[in-house]
Amino acid sequence: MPELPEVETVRRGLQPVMEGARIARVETRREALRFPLPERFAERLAGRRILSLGRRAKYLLAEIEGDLLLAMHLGMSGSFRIEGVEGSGAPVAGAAFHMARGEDRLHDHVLFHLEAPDARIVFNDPRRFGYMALIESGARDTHPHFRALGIEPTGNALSGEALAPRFKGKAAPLKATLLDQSIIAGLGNIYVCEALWRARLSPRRAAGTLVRIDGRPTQRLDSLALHIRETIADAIEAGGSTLRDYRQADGALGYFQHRFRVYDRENEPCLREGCRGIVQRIVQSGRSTFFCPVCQR
DNA sequence: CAAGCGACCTGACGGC
DNA sequence: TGCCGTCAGGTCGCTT
Repeated sequence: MPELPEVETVRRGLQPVMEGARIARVETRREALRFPLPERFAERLAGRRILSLGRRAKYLLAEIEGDLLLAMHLGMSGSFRIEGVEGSGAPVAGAAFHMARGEDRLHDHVLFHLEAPDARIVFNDPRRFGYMALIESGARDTHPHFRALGIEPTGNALSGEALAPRFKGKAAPLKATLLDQSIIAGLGNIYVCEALWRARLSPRRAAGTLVRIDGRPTQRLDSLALHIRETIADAIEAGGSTLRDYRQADGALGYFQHRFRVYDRENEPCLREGCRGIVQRIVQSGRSTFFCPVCQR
């Protein structure tokens, strides 16, 4: 689930505790999540310091002392919680993403026992679509999970200019194209719907129609790139406010519903000023797409 | 090669 | 109340 903004929100929650801490030991309660845990996973991490906690697309990347990179993916239902840092063992809101329901110890799969600060970082994932990998620092860009990742939507690298060669001649619909992590890395089902709504583009439109014959981006492609960046930036900002909500309100919200303009709004009126359309739900490549057939063309 | 689809896994929810 | 079908934020790998 977690798309890029949620992963970034989790990163910001974990960073103050993890960065600079030493991993005293690692407790694994299963041998595999989506994939088997790396060989000698716990042993390779034990005793080492966490130098930084970063992110690439939907991956959390912990830089580990000794030229190791710990890559963590949340899949559909993964979350982290921090235990012990405030003394009582209570979860700390900042790191929780999906665990509004609290004490689901059943699906705690990996526990990082830290010292300085004395805390535990617990990875919980009911569906086990998440995974972890250990990568030699130098090998990041050749690793199968990272080699093919596309443009980050958080910075100014994402532009019509950059997208044009990837969109040119493409018959696939925009929905599928934006979900393709090798083109733009980090978008998921929700924010693709949201970005296309903002850009007033139909999810069914072929991606290639946004590129001119000479290979230059059309104005609509430039606009799409900007709307994607804004959508992601706004969602990251909303992540912050959701965390505050969570802290106060037992995590009842758990996601950013209050921000959605089209996602999950089937049969409700389009929220665009002056548009009288009704949001439709269709299925594209097996997943729900929400859009307004009146203003998205 | 691109595109589509089933598979992986659990839990929540709605209908009967 | 309980059973059954459907759906969910992702992505891998097989088939067309």
